[in-house]
This record gives sequence, C-alpha cells and structure tokens, in this order.
Amino acid sequence: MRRVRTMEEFASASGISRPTVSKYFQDPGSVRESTRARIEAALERLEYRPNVYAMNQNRRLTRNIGVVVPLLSDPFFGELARILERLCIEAGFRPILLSSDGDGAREGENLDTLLSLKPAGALMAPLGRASDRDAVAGFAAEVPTVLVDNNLEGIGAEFVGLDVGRAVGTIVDYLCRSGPPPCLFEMADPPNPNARRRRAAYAAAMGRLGHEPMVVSVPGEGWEFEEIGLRGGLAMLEGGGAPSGTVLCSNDRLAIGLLAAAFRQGVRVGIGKGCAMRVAGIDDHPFARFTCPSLTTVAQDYERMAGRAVATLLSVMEGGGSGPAGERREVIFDGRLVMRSSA
Amino acid sequence: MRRVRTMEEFASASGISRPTVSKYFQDPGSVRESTRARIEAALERLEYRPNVYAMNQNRRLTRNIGVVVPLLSDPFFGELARILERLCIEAGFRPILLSSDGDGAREGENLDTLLSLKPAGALMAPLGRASDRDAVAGFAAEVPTVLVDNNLEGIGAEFVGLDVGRAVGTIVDYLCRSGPPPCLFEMADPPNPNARRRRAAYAAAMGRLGHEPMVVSVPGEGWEFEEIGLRGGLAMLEGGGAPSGTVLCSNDRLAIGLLAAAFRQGVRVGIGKGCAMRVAGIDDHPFARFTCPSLTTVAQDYERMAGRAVATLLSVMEGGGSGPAGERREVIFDGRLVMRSSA
DNA sequence: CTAGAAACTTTGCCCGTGTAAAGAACATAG
DNA sequence: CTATGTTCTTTACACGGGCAAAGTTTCTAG
Repeated sequence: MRRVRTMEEFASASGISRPTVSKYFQDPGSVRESTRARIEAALERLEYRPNVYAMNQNRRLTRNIGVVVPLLSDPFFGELARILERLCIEAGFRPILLSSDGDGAREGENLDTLLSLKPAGALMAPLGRASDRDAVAGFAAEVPTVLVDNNLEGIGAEFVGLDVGRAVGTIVDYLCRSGPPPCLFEMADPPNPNARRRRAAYAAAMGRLGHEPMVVSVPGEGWEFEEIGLRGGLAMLEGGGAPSGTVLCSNDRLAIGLLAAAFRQGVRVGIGKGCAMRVAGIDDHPFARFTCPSLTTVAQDYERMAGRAVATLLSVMEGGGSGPAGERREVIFDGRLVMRSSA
Repeated sequence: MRRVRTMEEFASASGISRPTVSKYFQDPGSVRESTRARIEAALERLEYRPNVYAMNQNRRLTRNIGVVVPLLSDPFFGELARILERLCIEAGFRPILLSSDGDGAREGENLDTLLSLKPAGALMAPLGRASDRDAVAGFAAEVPTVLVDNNLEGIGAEFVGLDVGRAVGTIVDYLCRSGPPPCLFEMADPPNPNARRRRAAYAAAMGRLGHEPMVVSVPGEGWEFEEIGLRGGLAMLEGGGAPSGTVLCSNDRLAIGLLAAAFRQGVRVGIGKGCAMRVAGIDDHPFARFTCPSLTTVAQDYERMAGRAVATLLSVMEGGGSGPAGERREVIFDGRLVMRSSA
C-alpha cells in the first residue's frame, strides 16, 4: 500500500481531479456514485489521509464539535460526555472533549482553546456559579452552542436539562405519601446552581403538600460531594439525626456520602421495619444501584437529553449559525422515579 | 482592544518582524527579553491568537499530546486522565483526550485520529485484550508513546504501572496474617489483562504463604464490573458464601458490586465481631472510601505514576523521538495498603 | 435525439503560518 | 572603541488544501 502525501498526488493516482477529491472528503455524498467508488477504490490502494491542519485552515467551519463538561472525574459527567461523544461521531463530527475540572478559569481557557479550533458547534455543561458568564456568552455568540444540565439564562441556542420542579416534586410526593415528609440535605454553599433550583423546588413541593420545609445545610467547598455528604451526614446523625427521619439529598453524590455516614453510625437506612432513616437522591448516578442500600432517586434520562442536545445543535449548525434563528428554548425532561431500597 | 487577524498585522502593529513574532509563539523564551516584553505589551493591546491550523501545518511536530484511556466513565480512568491532562498543560502542551469506550475498534480509530493530528507524543492506557496490538505498535513506532496502567510488551518507550506482584502480595499478606486466607474473586473472562496478572500474583502469594489458591470466577462480559460483581456475589453468597470467609477482589469495582451483594443478603462485612465476611479490593477507586463498609484496598499512586509517565514522555520527545534512545523500561510502583473497614 | 441540469476538470489564486538565508543592529567582552 | 557572537529584519518560498470561475463531460428527461 503506497503512501501518498498530498491530495494532489492522490487525485492524479486515482484519476480524479483534486477539487473533486476535496469535495469527496468534505462530504462523500456530494460526488457522483461512480466517482465515489473510484475514490474509495484508490483509497484502498493508496494510504492517504488529508492533512487535518491544511483542511481546516481555509474552511470557514471545521467538523469539530466542542464538548465541555465541568468535571470529568464525576461519573455523571463522564457518562454524559460519553454519550455526547458517541452521538457526535455518529453524526460525522469529531468531538473535542474538554473538562473544566471544577474551575472557572479552566472553563474559560477551554472556551478559548475551542474558539481557536473553529468548531462547528459546542455542547456545554457549564460549571454554574464558577462560570465566567460573559466569557460563555461571548463564546456562544460566535459558536452555535447548546447548554446541557446547567442553565445559564439567555446563553446559547437552547438549554437541555432536567425539569427540576417536576423531578423534585415527584420524589417529594413519593416520600410524603410513603412515610414522613423529607428534609432536604444539601450543601450550604453549592458550586452548582442546580442545587439552588432544587432547594426552591423542594420548598415549593413541600408547600403544595402542606408541609413545612426543613433544610439541613452542610458546610464544605468544591466538588468532593461524597466527602461533604459523609462529614455533614456524620454531624447530622451525631446531632440527633434527620429532622423527620426522611432525607432527600440534593444530589446522589451527597446521598452516597450520607449513606456511608449512616452505615458508620449503625443507622439502618431503608423502608423495611427496623430502619431508622430513609434516604433519597436526585440524578440516578451510575453508582446509585450499588450503594448500600441501593439508592432511591430520580433518574435523568442522559440518553434522551444528549440526543436532543445534539439534534438541536446539528439543526442550528445547519441553519448557518447566525441567522435570526428561532427563539432560544429551554427543553426540560421529566425525571423518572427509580425506587430502590433506600426510601 | 482591537482585533487583529494575522500574525503579519500583529507584527507590524507591535513593531516586530513576523518571523520573530513567530519564534515568540513557538517558544517565548527564545527571544530577547526586551523583545518579549514588547510583544507581550502588544498582546495586551491587541486581541490576537495565532491560527492553530496554519501553525501546525508546517510544523513537523505540534504541541499536542494524545491521552488515550480505555473508558472514561470509569472513575479510575477519569481520575487518571484528569491528572495526565493537568501535567501536560503544566508542561506547556495541549492534551487531546480520547476514550476508547471499552472497544478495540474505537481505540484504533482514536490512534488514527491522533496520528493525523501529528502529536508530539502520546500517553496511552491500552484496552488490553481488546487492543489491536499491531495498530498500537504501529502508532507507537511513529509517535513517542508511554503506556500506562496496562502493559503491552515491547510497545512504547516505557510502561508505567503498578507492581502487581508486590501489590497483590501486600494485601494477601495482610489478609492472611489478620484472618483466614482470601479467595480471589474475579471475572472468568476479564477484558483487562491486568486481571490475569493479578490472578497469577495471587496464586504466587498464596503459595509463598503455604496456602492453596482459591478462585471464584464469575461470569460476565464487558466493563460493567460493579454489575458483574453484584450478580456474581449474589450467586456466590447464595451458593454457600465465600470459600474462606475472606475475599480479595481482582479490582475495586468488582468489590463494590460484591459489597452490594453482601448487603442485600444481610451478610455483614468487616473485621469486627459479628462480621461474616471480609472483602478487599485493589486500586483504591475514588469511591472506595464511601462504600459500606469502606473498602480496604491497595492504592495505586495515580499522581506519581502520571508524573513519571509525563516526565518520561517529555524526555523522549526531547530526544527527537526516533533516536536509538534507551532501552524500553517498565517502571512499576508499589501499591500502598489502605486499611479501612471491610477487611 | 436533444436540451438542460448536474457533475466534473482545469486553472489559478488564497489562506496564515513555518522556515531558511543574508544582512543589519545590538550586546558583551576585551 | 573594536571584535564577535546574538538577535533581529528582510526577503522569499513552502505547505496542503479551500474555493471560485469557466469550460467540458455526463446524466436525466422529454
């Protein structure tokens, strides 16, 4: 298999003109079938791959799609990123995965990096509070962007996420009708603004059912939610336990920490008799099935959310990006109650 | 802040010639200090970033470093990737993170993608059995490569990983001197060749201590280790429990599944009295601290391993890549026994 | 068979930077 | 102040493809 360096060489070796070969590489479907067959035949004889850098230099848009997540070591985002990547590839694009590592400055750098890569679009789960809002807005003004998981009002072509109100409502309803009403277990100073929405949704749901909201705010900074949940949980349990014996954690990672605390304190968690506490979470973390006891939670449908986000992005990119476009939309999906053993 | 599009414009606006500016961007230290100051002053007045594609087109090597991991949704690799990325950035390179998603074909595509990006080097944790060995070897022949976590004999400039023999020895020793000797809980058909090394190391360690190895091989395919551990664990417990009451899991993810199984079956795990089983793992998974009970395991020193891998890669890259270079080395680090509550 | 559209070829210039060569300006030591 | 090496400027070409225009061939429809 001879090695060929330039498109010129490849074109003459395959008996096709260079501009046509160029067209082929931009979109194999854009050339006549017989031509495509000849090119692909040549492609098997000759080892040739177009030079990425030369290709992208004069292209207005590349086939790159930026994927930015807050923290890759969080399995929730790991999973989300995985699905987004797969969908991008299936659509014929090259995903560029960047993690902000929980750091606003890093997020900004990631956007800068992306900008200089001239991506055709971007899928972004913003950090939230730590995000430099202007930087994100500036980025989204230049690159078609769909926000995921975490909304920044007014930025990007669309936001895709969880219907926090209904999701929290669902689990609060469930907890209230199956036992004592839940208190909310959350971080006093959460890095993620979703936490605030969840608190508000909790209060609303409790109010609707005629209960007084009870909030346990635990201290801690950063993204080590399990650790924070563990420490906060120990403190809560040593200080007399959960207000009502039922705890709704602001997210599954906190719940994992709280379950560990309960286990250490010998507090039995679950719904059977002999159980002293019920614990529920939100997100359906990949590990929620393996906690002890397994965690009752509200599942986000990663797959559908990612599918919607990618579909929207593709259509926005199609539309040339900066047309008058449609209104910005916020697409929120229902959470699905996942009943396991912890509540 | 005026926006400038080309290096030409930027050069004339800053009163420096373009070739010098070009030098500056390749290595700010390569120009005289006064010149650097003038350029950096201009950089603050003018908004300019060199075009990545034009830059890399004529460069033999870019400043990219490929980072390939088997499965990003596994927190172990998520964490490893995060550290590797950080180290690359600190060294002034741009990491390109690619996940093979547990699929050999995908790994091959990732290497292809990387190749066309002309990376200065690559850090790779191979899939193992699913890897296309020839593809990886071919890649490593063209790009300075350091293998991490999972060794493929003879490929790459160096392998950095865990000293499986000693790590397994350490935990087996500990388990044996603190209670009944452990059986090994593992997948019958593991996707990861490390598992085979661990089995061998287990047998050796047991032999050394005068015990007969006992292996519980559970069925299952793919990378859903927790699920496999859970099912296999349930089967084992229903079938009479662990051979000796002490279980060493081939990795922490299996252990997490086994702990969940034990919890469901009401089998108390730990070292206190009243405990029916001891469970230990290997890896020190980020979640091992939050299992119930917390998991005794052998920690891999991610940070040191990553540091060594990056340092080696940098020095190999320095050396021009394809010199006679040194011998290929295999650098293995000791595991650190982490005693928690499960064993 | 013929017209018109679609697809292709040819030609030629452009993109934004790397890089080499030759000479000018500058720094440092004596 | 002069010598010598550094660093910079100037000039010029290279890289590998994108893209547009004009002309040619091929396909499709009537």
